[in-house]
Amino acid sequence: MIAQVIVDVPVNRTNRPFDYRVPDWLTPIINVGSRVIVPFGPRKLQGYVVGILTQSAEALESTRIKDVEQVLDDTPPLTAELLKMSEWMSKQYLCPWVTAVQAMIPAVLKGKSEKWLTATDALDEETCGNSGLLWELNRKRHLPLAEVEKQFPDEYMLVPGWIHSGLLATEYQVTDRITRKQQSFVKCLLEKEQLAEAIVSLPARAEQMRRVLLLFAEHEGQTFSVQMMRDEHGISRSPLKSLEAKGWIAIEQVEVYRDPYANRRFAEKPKPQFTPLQQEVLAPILQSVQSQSYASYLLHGVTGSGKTEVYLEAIEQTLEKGREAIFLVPEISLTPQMVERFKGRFGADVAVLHSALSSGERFDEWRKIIRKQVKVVVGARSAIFAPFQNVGLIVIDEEHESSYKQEETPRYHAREVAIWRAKENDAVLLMGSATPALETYALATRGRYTLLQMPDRVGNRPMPEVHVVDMREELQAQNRSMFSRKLHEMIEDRLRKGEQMVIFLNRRGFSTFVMCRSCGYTMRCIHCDISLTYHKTNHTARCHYCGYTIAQPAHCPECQSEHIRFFGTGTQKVEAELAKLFPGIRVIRMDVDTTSRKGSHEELLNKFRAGQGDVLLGTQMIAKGLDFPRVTLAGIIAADTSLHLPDFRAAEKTFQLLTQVGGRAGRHELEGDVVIQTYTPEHYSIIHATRHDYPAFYQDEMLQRRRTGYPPYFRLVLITFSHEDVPVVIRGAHTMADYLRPRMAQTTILLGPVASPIARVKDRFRFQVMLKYRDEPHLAELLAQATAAFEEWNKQQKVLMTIDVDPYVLL
DNA sequence: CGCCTAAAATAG
DNA sequence: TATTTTAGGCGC
Repeated sequence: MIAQVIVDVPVNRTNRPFDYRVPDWLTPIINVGSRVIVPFGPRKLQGYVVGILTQSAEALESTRIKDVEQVLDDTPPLTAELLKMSEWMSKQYLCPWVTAVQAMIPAVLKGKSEKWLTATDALDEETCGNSGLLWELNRKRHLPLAEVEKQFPDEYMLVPGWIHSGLLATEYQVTDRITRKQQSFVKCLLEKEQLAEAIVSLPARAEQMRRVLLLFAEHEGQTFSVQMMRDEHGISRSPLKSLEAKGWIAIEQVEVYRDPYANRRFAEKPKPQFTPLQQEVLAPILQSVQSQSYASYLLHGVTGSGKTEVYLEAIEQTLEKGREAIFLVPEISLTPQMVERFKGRFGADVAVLHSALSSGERFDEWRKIIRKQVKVVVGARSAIFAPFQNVGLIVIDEEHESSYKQEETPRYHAREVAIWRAKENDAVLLMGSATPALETYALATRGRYTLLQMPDRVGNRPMPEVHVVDMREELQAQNRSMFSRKLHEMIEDRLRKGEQMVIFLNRRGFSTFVMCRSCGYTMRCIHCDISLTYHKTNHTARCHYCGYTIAQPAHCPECQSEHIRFFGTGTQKVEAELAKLFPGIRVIRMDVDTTSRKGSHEELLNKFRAGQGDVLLGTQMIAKGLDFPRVTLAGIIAADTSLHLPDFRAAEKTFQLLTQVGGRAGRHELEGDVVIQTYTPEHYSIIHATRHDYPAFYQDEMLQRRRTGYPPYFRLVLITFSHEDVPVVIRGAHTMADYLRPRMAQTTILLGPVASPIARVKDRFRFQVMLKYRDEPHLAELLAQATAAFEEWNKQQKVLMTIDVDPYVLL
């Protein structure tokens, strides 16, 4: 038997299966998808079985073939589907196959190959001499080399000599970080009558022992954890020991899952009556769930329209069909409230995966899935890889969120993977958003996804009234404060009424752009239609995409004002200003400084919910998913900061943020107001956000995208090169560009090579090439060939190249 | 000629 | 990626 194994060496040269002989004793447990240890060159490495050959094995065995050394798990961590998906990802995203595999399984399963020192038979007490290291090795027989270097730095240099003289040898060991939590459980060994007799026979003063036995008498056949006996019944360890000694009970170690929600009870929430709108959108979704064939939906519903209830119903019906469901949420909105909602509805059938879990907890949640002990997974991006065998539904909430794009290799987008997975399983894909990504909405209007609309809020609550304040007028009226008169007035009003507020600082724009404070003019690139970024060092304004640069003007080109300069502001500054203007105001500030500690995020929100603050002040993180009944005002200090980012999605992101923030106010009985402060009130993203008009925004933004040649009209590939020498990295970028140019379609545009916006990172200079294409059916193959050609050239250099398909961050 | 460092080759 | 092999540079 021959196993084809991909090994944990994530480079292109080794990105293919290697053949290994499977020794007879491993043939019963090895499988496609198994995690194995194999010798590779002089080392031992972890690898994954991607194929097994039983016939024509002899031919292959003639070559120099090595044996599989070990199979690491009883059941393979990779299902056939995941393996197939990883192969697709490696082609689609041009990453090593093994990298795609490792993205799918918990980090603790990634084994590390280590070099160890072992004592040979020649080493005994006599040969140890006065060496501390040799004595230690004589006792333990082997030690990790890294440990030796740390503990015996003086003797480390002597090691090669001892190896040469045959006292010591080196070997490799692959170790993973799997740990399993054990808990002690108590079981009664007595029959009913025996138990009664035993209770009577106990001496009067054996009070605790009696209580234990009575507990077993009361709950016949049940087992109790030692911890629970102690916490709830006040029974200490020693009476249990005594009972065990009598042979009446047994204390056993049982493996348990690490569950951060173990001690929480989740209230079962009754299913609500669906609104007519909800029923309307549910009908086709549920029909697809029933038919068990591929279907994809975009649920476009305003904030507060009750999308979550639609998701929950679709999931419930999927489970009733005997299939499994994956529910993806952006990391930020995977709050305890959300978890509560799912646990309340689906109880123990839910596994939760998010970044706040420890690696052990994450592993345990994952094991619940692969052991088929749960039917629903709620999680962030990587939950799309849940090892289910019969996925019937994939829901992507807040579909437009950029956190679905992974920014390291493999640079996948969870939405793309979800589409693949839904097709593969004849499953239903349901994406929901109040502000869909342009790419998604465009495909929905062209029929690739079925578009479902929920334009009204539940209970016909009105959308909040949006007030746009032109900050240029404030300046003219001698108001130099960061709060407009309107916002100032409304804050005072809410303070008087004892209602709560959310004040939002659009900190994305902290990277500085150049703007005229008098007329709102911002400097933009003449080629790319994006804002220029201010460069302090040489006082220039510069385009991040194409490299266009001009000197920072002293006067505004539009209105000649001198008030043209770079722009930015911080949460602490806002907090100080609030305290100054409204003495006694209670501000809960949420930013990197106040939320870095684990659990502090939640703590602050609870504080706000409990009414211990008048204002919740923060950046994006407060704009999503939060639902506070007493919030009646949402204020945005400077809407422009995200509008003028050097990013073709700047307008889209601004529209999304304004809509999300607006959605925070007036979700319940109290009606809400939204105040948007801006220097460019005439910008379409602000006008349409004010009117809650997504379709109008979509129309305007699509015109821009068509004009500038960005998605959805063109798709992008960003190729980034880095090297410590500028001339070398430039040559590398040109080598790649020169290979690609003659082989691309006529309609494909290759931009660059130009210096990357962040031109130097960790003392390496960065250049980039951007491909804009409309129709390149074989692009992945072309890029793979180009990569091979590049690597041929790169043999003498050490230029690093990364390829980002459909990039989000263009830095 | 031997020793050291750096680049190149290789991994089943 | 980590390791071994090979090549070449340099002092004596």
